[in-house]
Amino acid sequence: MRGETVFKKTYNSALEYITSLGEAAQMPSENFLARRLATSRTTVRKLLSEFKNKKFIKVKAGNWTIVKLPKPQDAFPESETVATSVRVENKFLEWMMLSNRKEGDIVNGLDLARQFGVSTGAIREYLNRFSRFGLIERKPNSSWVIRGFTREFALELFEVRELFEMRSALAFEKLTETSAVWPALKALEQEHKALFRNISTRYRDFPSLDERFHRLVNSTSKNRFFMDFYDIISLIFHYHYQWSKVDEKLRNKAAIGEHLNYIEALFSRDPKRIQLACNRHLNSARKTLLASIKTVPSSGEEIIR
Amino acid sequence: MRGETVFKKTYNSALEYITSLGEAAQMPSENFLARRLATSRTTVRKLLSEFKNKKFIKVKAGNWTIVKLPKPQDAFPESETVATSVRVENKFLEWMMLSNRKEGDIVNGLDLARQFGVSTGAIREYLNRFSRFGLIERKPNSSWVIRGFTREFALELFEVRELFEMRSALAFEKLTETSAVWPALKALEQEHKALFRNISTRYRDFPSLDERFHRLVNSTSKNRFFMDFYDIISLIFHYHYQWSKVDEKLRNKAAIGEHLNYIEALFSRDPKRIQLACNRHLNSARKTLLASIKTVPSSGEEIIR
DNA sequence: TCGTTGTCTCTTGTGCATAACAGACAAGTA
DNA sequence: TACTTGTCTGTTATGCACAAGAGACAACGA
Repeated sequence: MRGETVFKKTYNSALEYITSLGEAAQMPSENFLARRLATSRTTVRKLLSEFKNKKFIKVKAGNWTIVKLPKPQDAFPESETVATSVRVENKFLEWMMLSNRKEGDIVNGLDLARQFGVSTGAIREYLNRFSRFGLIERKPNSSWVIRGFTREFALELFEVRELFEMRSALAFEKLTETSAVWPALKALEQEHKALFRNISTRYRDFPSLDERFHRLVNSTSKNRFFMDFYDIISLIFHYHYQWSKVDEKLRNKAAIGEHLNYIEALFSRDPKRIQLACNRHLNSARKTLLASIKTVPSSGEEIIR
Repeated sequence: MRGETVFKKTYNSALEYITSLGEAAQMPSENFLARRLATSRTTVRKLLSEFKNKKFIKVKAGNWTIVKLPKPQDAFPESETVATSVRVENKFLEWMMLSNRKEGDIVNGLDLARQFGVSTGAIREYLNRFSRFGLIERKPNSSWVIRGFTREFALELFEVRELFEMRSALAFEKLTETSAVWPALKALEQEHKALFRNISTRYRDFPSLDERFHRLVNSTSKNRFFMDFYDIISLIFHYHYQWSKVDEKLRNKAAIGEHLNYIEALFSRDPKRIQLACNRHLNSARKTLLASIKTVPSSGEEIIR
């Protein structure tokens, strides 16, 4: 059966919500809650009946009313609210990226299932989805083979990234003045500047800003393949950032500078400038990634977190 | 349990094989057969024991010997030898492309399973794999939604195709004289010329030649993402060719001409010429595809095969 | 008329059982 | 030594059962 993760997550959100309403407040309708909590009414009803059991709500003057506010320990523990698929993703990537898998190694689904504490089905489903990232491949009638996060992979990844991003960046030239992209870009520019000022303490906030910036650039192309491809980049970078802590502050500072230069170029709408700024930034991003591949900790070594 | 498709397919191949050996011939070893039939020894042994049952082979002078040749009806019917996954793929694409699915339609997995005569698991697995083609999308906690084979999809597809193929084509300039690509290209050129001479009867052979040519061009980049992407193109074209029969002969003839021009440009290694020829061909390919989208038969109409 | 809740149906997610398949090992044979 | 086959173990594919979740419909009340 399903792990009830949807229910538990929703339940926790609902606890927060009724706390925010405060004691003696009247409960909103099921439909309202369903919309508010972004779930089905079925789940809402289940959670309401639980609230009745726990005596958080009672009928007063014909209406369901909050009579007791929940305590923090009434919530389900965080770990029970993450979907199996997410758990598998995290564990698999960790296994893949940090245990020094080599090209040609075979993925043993059964073994992974045991290791991760999930069913083989979950593993199979995940591997299928994950195969689109090009890090693993299926042997026709049998198992999965690792293609490895190698230097070649990184180079191929960046070749495509450059093609797509350059195309998108150059498209800024043709955007109308009224496009919603400009204010969004302006806002990101401000964020970059703010981050730059406090770089010494906040440098870890850069990855997420980085992703939002590049996604914005790519989104102007309105091409689903560009966006899909950025999922791969995100994934790689997300895990890359977790192990590559050398010079982190310095690298991020430099990258912010490049971004600001890049943003300025985009505002200028001058193709030459855009091309230059985009190129410069992507080149240094590639260099960073390649450098990290050499220093991926092998399975035996300690991993610095 | 599995559908025994591997066994049945191998069995049929083995029937052919022993027929080719002829009566009274001695059977080769299990290992040899396993290699020959590209399967495991387990499967070979299973099939040998079946041969014994059917009295195709008997021990003569201490060796297994062919004593009776199988008849055509001894083979399993073709339909039982195609893997479930292939059946699903074909049926699903037919359903998707020819029944006029609209953007936003919801895919009902259970219904498809019943329609196709397979388990829901097979459907789920296929949808997962198929999602990488960008024609369907998963709603977070629930079903699959169709994004549709629309004009936009075709345009986005071609934008990427052009980026990739142009990059690959221009890489020909830098290939060494000794690269294995040149003879392969030469051979394809000959095939094109031969097809051109007999275009009136053989025009249906073009699609497969087309695919081999473009895959060769893309392969020079040695970029897995380029190759993966060509899978999408192949799929679309494969099904596209099945319904778009208008002017087929004429279109293919024109395309061969463009290919020959393109090949010549590649041999010349002149970037300008390559760019021109590549562009010209891709433009007309796009035009063809776009034209066909307008004329996709809607679900009610008869489909011409 | 609009929004509410009770009830019901249908679909999807997950784990499990089991058959199909792959391949290792060892003993036997030429 | 090089090859065979018998035997065995381990992994993957597939169908199935069943609970979780989504959402339709209708009766009801303001």
